[in-house]
Amino acid sequence: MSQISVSLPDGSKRDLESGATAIDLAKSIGSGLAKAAVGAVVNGAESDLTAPLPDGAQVAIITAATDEGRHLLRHSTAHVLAQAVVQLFPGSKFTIGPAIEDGFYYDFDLPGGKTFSEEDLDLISNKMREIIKADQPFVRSEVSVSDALQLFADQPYKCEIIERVTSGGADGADADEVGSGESISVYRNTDTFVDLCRGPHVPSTGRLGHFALQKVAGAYWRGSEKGPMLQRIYGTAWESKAALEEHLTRLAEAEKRDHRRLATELDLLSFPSELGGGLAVWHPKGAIVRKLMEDYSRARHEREYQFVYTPHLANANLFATSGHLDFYKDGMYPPMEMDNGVYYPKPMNCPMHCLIFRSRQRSYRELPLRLFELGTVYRYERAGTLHGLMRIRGFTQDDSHIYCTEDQLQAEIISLLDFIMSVLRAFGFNEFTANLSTKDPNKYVGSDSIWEKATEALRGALDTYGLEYKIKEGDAAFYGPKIDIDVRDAIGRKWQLSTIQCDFNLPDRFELEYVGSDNARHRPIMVHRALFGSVERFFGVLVEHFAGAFPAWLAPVQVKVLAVAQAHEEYAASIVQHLSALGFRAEAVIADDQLGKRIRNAKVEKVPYVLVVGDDDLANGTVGVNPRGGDVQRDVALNDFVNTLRADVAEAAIPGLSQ
RNA sequence: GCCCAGGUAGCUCAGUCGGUAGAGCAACGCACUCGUAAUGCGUAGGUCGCGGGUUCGAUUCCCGCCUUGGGCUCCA
Repeated sequence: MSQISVSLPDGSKRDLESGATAIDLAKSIGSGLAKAAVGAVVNGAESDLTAPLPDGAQVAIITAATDEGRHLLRHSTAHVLAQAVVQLFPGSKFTIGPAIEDGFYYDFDLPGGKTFSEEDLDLISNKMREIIKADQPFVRSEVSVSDALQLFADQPYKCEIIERVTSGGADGADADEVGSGESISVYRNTDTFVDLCRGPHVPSTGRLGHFALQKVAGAYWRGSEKGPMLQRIYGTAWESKAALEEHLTRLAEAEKRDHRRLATELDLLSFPSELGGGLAVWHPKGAIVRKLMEDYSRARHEREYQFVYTPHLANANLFATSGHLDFYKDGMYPPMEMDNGVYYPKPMNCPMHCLIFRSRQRSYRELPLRLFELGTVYRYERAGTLHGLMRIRGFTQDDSHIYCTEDQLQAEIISLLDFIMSVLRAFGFNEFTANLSTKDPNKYVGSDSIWEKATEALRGALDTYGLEYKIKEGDAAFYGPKIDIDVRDAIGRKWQLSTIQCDFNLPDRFELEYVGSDNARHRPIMVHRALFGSVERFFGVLVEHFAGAFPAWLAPVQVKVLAVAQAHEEYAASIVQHLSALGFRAEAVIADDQLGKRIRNAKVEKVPYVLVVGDDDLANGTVGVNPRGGDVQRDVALNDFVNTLRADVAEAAIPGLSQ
């Protein structure tokens, strides 16, 4: 029997019998590896374990507990889901079912317009477990286009995919299904179930099993509102029971941190339906946190920026000039007819800042001119898109528009990045990544050269600053390239917060000019930038990041003072008074609940410091300190506690806001 | 806007196969005066989201609307 030789990622070589597969290779290396294997990378391309290896191939085994491995498990589990649905609901048309981050989905068109209910998920899960137990093989075959069309004759969506792929119109999702080659690859599980797929897949369904179906949702075919509405089932799948459970625990943890839930529990704010969708009222506890955030923001802008204020309404002419009525009308609230014209609530602050810029002649000596405003804007978000504070219809941007010369741009961006990171760090974020969005060649204003120059300035700034970034080709708005900054929160989720956007459009539309040192008029570049983005959304992110336990400098109540018995209440009140006089937010608890209950209540409110005072404290001028997340200390001198508190609060290092 | 699931006391939820409702927590009152995460007893609290229909009778069934949540789409 002839031999083949393959090389492994570590550079070593192995000899195998001709016709050997990746699973044979894995077995020859070790039974543990064979057991963990779910796929292989052969000569750089993902491949089935059961595919014969070519002689001289570079082979890496994909194991289950890796990103690639999980992706493969999830994709295979999606096929099992499709088979289960087709079995349970005969006549179902199945469409696409990719792996996604942390899971997978599959979209179906059910006979007679049937929709899935939550109960159906159990039914489907059980059927999936049967399929997995049956250990059906995933058998790959490649067929001609005409054979494929015949094979899927009763599956119009599959036929549409095949036709698009073969006519060269495939996009990413289609390519996932069948690849983009000449022939069509399919995977067969049983005589009756075969699915279009590029693969690879696990060798058999028995390799799967640690999955959970999560929710039913509607989704448009091909993501188009004009297409039919399909029924989507979301699920997750993992390499082991433990990993699945860990994931589900993580989801539960995220749910516990949900800012809408915590906003109610901690009495921060509410969304009364009488107000209207996407609008919030801030209760005192939420408002104080917001005020502290805004105070901090203002303090940080004190030096380099000039504060401005602009109204909430503007005449339609302004938005005609800015172009918002052309490009952004769907996002704007309906107009109001008034005596001398038509007015709109502003969806953005930039047009008004441009009016300030051009209110008089500007000299190059004034640039960069940085106008700053906590500006409240109103946007008509579609009803289905509203989401707590994360997506609302009225919100406040920590908005600045910077007018500068082309030559100033890069230095400006570098210092902006530094400023942004510094502010975000003060709010407890330490992990940052950026996206650089570049020109969409089909939709842009301004010259190619200015785009190139600005994009290079942004890229250079990111490189100089040393921030990790990805380039999103073609993702910029039509008016200029941008940098978006993502942070990672305490449970590893990414949030897009800050943004820096160049604008070559508004300066033109408003005919902004400055007089240069050459005594000629020049057009400035405009940069939109926001650090929080939206104060409301940033607040929501903070609530989730801290799980409602705000750091001492932001906590609505920093100290609660509890008297052991009524006899100590006067002393408790005097401590509150003392702390308040020093500028801290302290409260005495006047309920006549038992001490343990009052402590519990304070803990549930996530107050950073609970002080308990009794006979000993009254006698000695001390307090018992029960810090959030720390151990109880008795007999602490009041001054010592004040110093601890002061140090804790000062950790945010607020310039200009020191106590 | 589209698909799905909800809307019952301040909050979290149970319930009624059609005969107008219940728990825990919270609130209030009384007693307990307590040294570090839930003392006991009691009181009050609801047009069961809104409007229509079917019915002797609707919170329950049907229709419409509003609203919330999960998705899709959207976010120049």
